[in-house]
Amino acid sequence: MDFVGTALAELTMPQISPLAGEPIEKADAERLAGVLKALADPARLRLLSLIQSAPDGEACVCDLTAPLGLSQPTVSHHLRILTEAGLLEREKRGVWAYYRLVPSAIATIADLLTPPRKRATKKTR
Amino acid sequence: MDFVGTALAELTMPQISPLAGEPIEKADAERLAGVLKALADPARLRLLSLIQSAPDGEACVCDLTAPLGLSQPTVSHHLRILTEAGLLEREKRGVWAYYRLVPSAIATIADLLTPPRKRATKKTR
DNA sequence: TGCGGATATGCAGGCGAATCGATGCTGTAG
DNA sequence: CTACAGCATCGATTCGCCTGCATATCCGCA
Repeated sequence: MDFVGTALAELTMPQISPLAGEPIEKADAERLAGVLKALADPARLRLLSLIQSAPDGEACVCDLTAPLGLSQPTVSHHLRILTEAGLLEREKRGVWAYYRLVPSAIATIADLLTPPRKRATKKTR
Repeated sequence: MDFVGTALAELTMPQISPLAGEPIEKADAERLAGVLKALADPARLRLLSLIQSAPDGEACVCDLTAPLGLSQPTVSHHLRILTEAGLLEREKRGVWAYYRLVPSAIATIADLLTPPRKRATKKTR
């Protein structure tokens, strides 16, 4: 993986050109595909959903293994991928590791997919 | 794959619950992941982009192999996956097969990802 | 009817990913 | 200091997917 720790930056500060407009660059396609690939998994979608709907918008690994029916290492693995993609952020408090959604990360992805509106939050290069 | 020909219906008439709100169902997660998986590939993202930005919003296979640098069978394969996911529609005119974007398929996916607004297009069960 | 071009399909090699058990690491409690 | 609980990492296995080559199929044309 060369996404480790960088996918977030490329996401929240997207040099990635949206699907709209002119033909997408090969490099941009690979970056966007990389983030989408993190989303394109049932277990990870459910993880995001579970965390987002948790009491304080956060959850630790021990709360997530049971609902998913997956082993703890596997859940930890998925959380790692989501974090590296810039979708989750991790905070360790004591023995527990709490994960929460990165505020508008998913919304940013959605914006990259939809052509219609103009994204005013960036200078379009 | 049991998505063949059905993913479109489940997409444009989404019984799929969005990522927002309460924890997503396992079946819904798998359906959404299935569609996202079709998107999560550099070659397919570029295909969508190329077709979308083509003169009449449509393109045939022969126009797409060169820009991608992939073989004709491979391009045909990707177009098949996108079509089965409900993102593209195929129309055969003579010897050529023209592909075009399904009107609001991608926008529907984007809506499923973003929590904010309420989608009025469905009765929320 | 026979030929040639445009696509689709079958088959197979190779790489990446999902999963789990075992293990290591790090705080917390006693 | 020791024991234990919560997580991350490692190694191995299985599975799915991307790609190309070869081939089949379909259609228009002579």
